[in-house]
Amino acid sequence: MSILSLTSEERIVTDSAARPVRTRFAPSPTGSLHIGGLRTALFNWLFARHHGGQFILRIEDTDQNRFDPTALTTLMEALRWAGLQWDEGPEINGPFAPYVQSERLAGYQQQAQWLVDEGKAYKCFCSSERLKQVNEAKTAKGEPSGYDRFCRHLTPVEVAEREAQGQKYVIRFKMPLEGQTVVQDAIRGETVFENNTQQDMVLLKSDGFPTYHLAHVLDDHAMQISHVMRAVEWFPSFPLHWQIWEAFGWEKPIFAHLPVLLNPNGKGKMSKRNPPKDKFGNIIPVMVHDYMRGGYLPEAMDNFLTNIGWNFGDEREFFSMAEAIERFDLTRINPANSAFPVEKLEWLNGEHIRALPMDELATRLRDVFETAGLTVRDEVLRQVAPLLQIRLKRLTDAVAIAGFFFRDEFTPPPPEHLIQKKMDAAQTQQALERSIAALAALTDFSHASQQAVLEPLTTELSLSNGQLFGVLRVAVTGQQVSTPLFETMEVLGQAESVARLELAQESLRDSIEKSVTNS
RNA sequence: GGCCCCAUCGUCUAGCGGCCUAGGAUGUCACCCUUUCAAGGUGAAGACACGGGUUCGAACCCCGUUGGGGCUACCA
Repeated sequence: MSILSLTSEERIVTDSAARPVRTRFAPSPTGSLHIGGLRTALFNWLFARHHGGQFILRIEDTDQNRFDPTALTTLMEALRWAGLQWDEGPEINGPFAPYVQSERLAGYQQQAQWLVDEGKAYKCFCSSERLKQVNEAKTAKGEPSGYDRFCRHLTPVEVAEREAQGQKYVIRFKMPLEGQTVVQDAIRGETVFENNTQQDMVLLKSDGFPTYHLAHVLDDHAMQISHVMRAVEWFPSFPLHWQIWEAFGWEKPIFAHLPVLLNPNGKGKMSKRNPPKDKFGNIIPVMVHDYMRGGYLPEAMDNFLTNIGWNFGDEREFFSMAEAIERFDLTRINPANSAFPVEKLEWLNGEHIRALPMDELATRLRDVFETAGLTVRDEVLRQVAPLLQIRLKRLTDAVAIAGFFFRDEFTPPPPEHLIQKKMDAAQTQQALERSIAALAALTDFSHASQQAVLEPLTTELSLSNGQLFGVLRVAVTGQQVSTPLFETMEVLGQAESVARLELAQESLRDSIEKSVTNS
């Protein structure tokens, strides 16, 4: 029965009832994890968790030319950061180990040979030079490029001769020459490919390593993968894969090709080669590690990625992964590619920061401050975290807003920053003087008592709250943008606060004298 | 070029033939609150790509056009 003839509800039942749900994420370790890769992994993980199945991590390292020994570690680090724990795979192992393809070579070679023996694949001795020539000739004639299947027609004797001479060969799949391959995709339904537009793709390279095409089919079968959810980039080779499954005669998994993440401007897919830029011209990171370092919460990242191409079901956009697991399914996946909505990530990250329990936020902020080279005192951190919670879009913003709490030496603000809107130097000077007197006299330096003496001062000096408190806040923090005044002084303490105010007074006096001298 | 996929506000999306005068979110703008910055509150502008069908009725189904995207390796 065709998937298309089922209603979506029947399809869900089929999905889950057919066999135990086992999904996999199968990256090739060529560097840090791409943000699109994380999303693919996330969808696979969510689906497996929803159905109480297994999520497998498999490493597709069959390209020796792109081997990067540090990549695997980096990759696992990114997945773990995002909370995507795998049930089977590197470091965990499991019943189908090894989960690294370079350690499964013998199997691929055997199966490739089996296909050759069965007449479903053939050895190809063509050199890369000849392949190139064939391609050039075809393009020159305006034909689609591709291999001309020369070796498909070699006689057994000819093959034997070349092998005897020790000629290198690859194994190519014998794609049917006529007819159609009708593939089923859980998201797109049925697609018909004409076989005469297809290629005899390489299954086993001349170095004895399999290509993706061969390796993934073998492994998905061996590892009993029930659902293959991968990026749409694979869709064009889907008919090939379909035919390989048919050639082996195995039961196929259900396939779901996930839409690709496009640049925020919608032009082309997200790539590190051509890094996208936001409206200010800043580069938008493509690698998960940049987000890890950039002050983003994994909770926010997961939430954000889950919202692209999939929908929670009601109008909520802010949710936890536990909630997403309850609802995740294939039917609500949107087949259309989508631009990467960066501004939404900023917003969601802020929302998740605000949702964090205070001591959890403090813990994460400690990390951020320490990474910035600051020495964090617990007592201060505990008091500063609540001041930051509503002000952060990214954790790393904390350094600019509140880093001064953890710096030993204080850099006073330039005098011109002290003077607030519609004020002059003399008024500012007076405001500082009166405030110092009032604050120094306090025996209790709490938020409330500060307010009790400073608020009446505004009327006396004919200043607005914004003006008076602005002068003091800049004086005490050294910054124009900072945590609020009373809370800040409370953390700093009376002695330090007053000292800083006096410092401001001095610098202001100096600058007034200087300008008098100059004129 | 060839093959394939896709198409609702700038962007992410809801919508599965009548609940649509098209809903939400984000972003933008305005106002309120306010001790800077935020957060919060209120409001505004903003979309069914186009053309044909089918139907009593179409954002929704069909065809075409246009536009966008993916692929086009002994990479995955």
